[in-house]
Amino acid sequence: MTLDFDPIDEAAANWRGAGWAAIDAMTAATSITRAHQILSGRIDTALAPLGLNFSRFEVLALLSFTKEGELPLGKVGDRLQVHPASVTNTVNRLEADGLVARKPHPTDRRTTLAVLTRAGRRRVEQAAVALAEIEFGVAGLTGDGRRSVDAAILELRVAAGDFVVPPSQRR
Amino acid sequence: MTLDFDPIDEAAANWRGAGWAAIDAMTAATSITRAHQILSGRIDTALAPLGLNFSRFEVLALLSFTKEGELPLGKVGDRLQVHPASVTNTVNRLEADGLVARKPHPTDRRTTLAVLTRAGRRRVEQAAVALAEIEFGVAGLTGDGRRSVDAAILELRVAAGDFVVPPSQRR
DNA sequence: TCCAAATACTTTGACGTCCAAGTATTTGTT
DNA sequence: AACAAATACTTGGACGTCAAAGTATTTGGA
Repeated sequence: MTLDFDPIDEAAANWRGAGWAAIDAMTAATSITRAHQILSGRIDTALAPLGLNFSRFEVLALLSFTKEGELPLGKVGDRLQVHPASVTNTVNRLEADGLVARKPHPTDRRTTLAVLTRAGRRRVEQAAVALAEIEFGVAGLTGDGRRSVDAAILELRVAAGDFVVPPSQRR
Repeated sequence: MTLDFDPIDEAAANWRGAGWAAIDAMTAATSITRAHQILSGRIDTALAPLGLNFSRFEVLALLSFTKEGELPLGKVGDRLQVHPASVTNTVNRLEADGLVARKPHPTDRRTTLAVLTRAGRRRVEQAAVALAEIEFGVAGLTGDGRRSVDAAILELRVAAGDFVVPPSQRR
């Protein structure tokens, strides 16, 4: 099922033939989509033996970086840029596996904290090793390729309003 | 909810602090993941009024490029690199909307052809215009950025075995 | 002080993806 | 010719994502 031509090149040629516009944008979008597909497949495969997927791992990692190993669910969503419902779902599973616990916020009763458990901390360390081993699925991208992807996508993220670059830090 | 710092930079700093490895790979993977999230959101929003999403659009576009406007479902999956079950699902929906029809293969009774209907052809043209208008969600990426993303991801796709570059065409 | 609006999370529902298993048909080998 | 293996698609199940609606609590202004 491996093709003997580049399907994206092929698509571009077809689009050109059909007289459709924005071909360079199309190829960029398709490339990114396919890259994501490749990465998430590799990453999920690497994490499966640990009972994790990338979302779950990201939550554990985020918690592990905090002083107390805990964070309100809302903050988790903001940082990871995922929908609140997804956070609820992810935390439910982590909780079911005993990697995280829910705890009421000490002063705001609307808020729930996700707390990393002992097992969660152990698991996230293992996962970090497993992911480093497969280079987060980007094996095949050279150092230059990684840097140029980062730089290009930074433009995209800023344009999408992911974050505001403080005037003092513009580069 | 817009952050005033780059969450990916922040993550990299945290990883460094934790002594975790493969940080450049992590940032590349995270960038690509986030880029995909931005694109697919924008693209699906643009296509929603037409009753399409990106997968459905891709199937229609692929069919529209063939001479007869038809292709076996298996070929569709190969070209778009998606699971056979996803093709079945996508074609089901397109069929329910009258944009595609299923037709038996003339000689191989295992095979089913997806055929573009008149309405499907019209719809895919509209969708192509709608997508060109939003530049496939990559507005924010400069021409250079698009080219460098394409080039970098090409390495990744080749390394992943998406296709084999025939010896005659290596560059 | 009171109450509408904002905030935080959960629930439900519509889709999308993949895997694994099941059915039908064709191929390739004895 | 016979039949195991391969191929093509569909089905069912596990998960993931998001949007919209619902519940609880806090905030901020009149």
